[in-house]
Amino acid sequence: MEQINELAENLKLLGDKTRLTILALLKERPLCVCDIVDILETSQPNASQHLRKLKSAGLVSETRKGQWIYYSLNIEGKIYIQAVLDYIPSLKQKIDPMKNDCCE
Amino acid sequence: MEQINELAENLKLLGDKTRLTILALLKERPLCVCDIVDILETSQPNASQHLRKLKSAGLVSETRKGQWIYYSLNIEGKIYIQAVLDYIPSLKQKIDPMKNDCCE
DNA sequence: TTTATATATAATCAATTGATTATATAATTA
DNA sequence: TAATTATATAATCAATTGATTATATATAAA
Repeated sequence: MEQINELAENLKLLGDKTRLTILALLKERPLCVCDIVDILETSQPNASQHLRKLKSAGLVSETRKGQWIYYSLNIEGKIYIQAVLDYIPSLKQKIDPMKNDCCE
Repeated sequence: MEQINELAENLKLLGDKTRLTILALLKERPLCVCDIVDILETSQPNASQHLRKLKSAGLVSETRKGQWIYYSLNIEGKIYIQAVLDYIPSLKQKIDPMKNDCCE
């Protein structure tokens, strides 16, 4: 039943509005923390803490680019997460307007 | 974003070991509460409360048969839940040994 | 109609969680 | 090097949650 425990842990992570939205955003493209903060209209520590949980579970990975840290989706082999994200309407329109507003 | 909220609520329900196991069991066949209690080796109120949450979310439905109440899976149209349950190895061997042990 | 069985509900409580506030670190720019 | 920007971490706190204990309801059997 170890399989179920691990699955439940991952699903618990998805079962939060903020984190689920972050994953849906990252489905479109990698984003830095300040992008996410702006889009979600939340505080920077709040975004960071949710990202940390997602990272601990291995669902996202990060790359630093100068002073920005970009997070991207890392869900290979987790078909059910893909199925969940496919269920969410694209948030592309939330991202595009910000292009170059924030970083770089 | 109402879509995401509802999805997160459902995923939060799946993000619990006990409830996820109940769903995986019901994937095999409908079960009464006493079946679930025996298989999970938990208390009757605990099973009942989890079943109530699943029922409130519309993920399971119930039918009374005499003094037993059978719960069954009700996830039509929720592809992501099917994907999650497909990810779990079958629990059939947990169910079969109990056949006719408990009810009726 | 009393007793037993199956299930639900309510109350309680400890543990977990999400958000906020404050502070620290790291990279960049002036 | 000082100031600024991006991000992380730590501490705090209210709210939520899962489990337990106790009790209620409903069906069936004696």
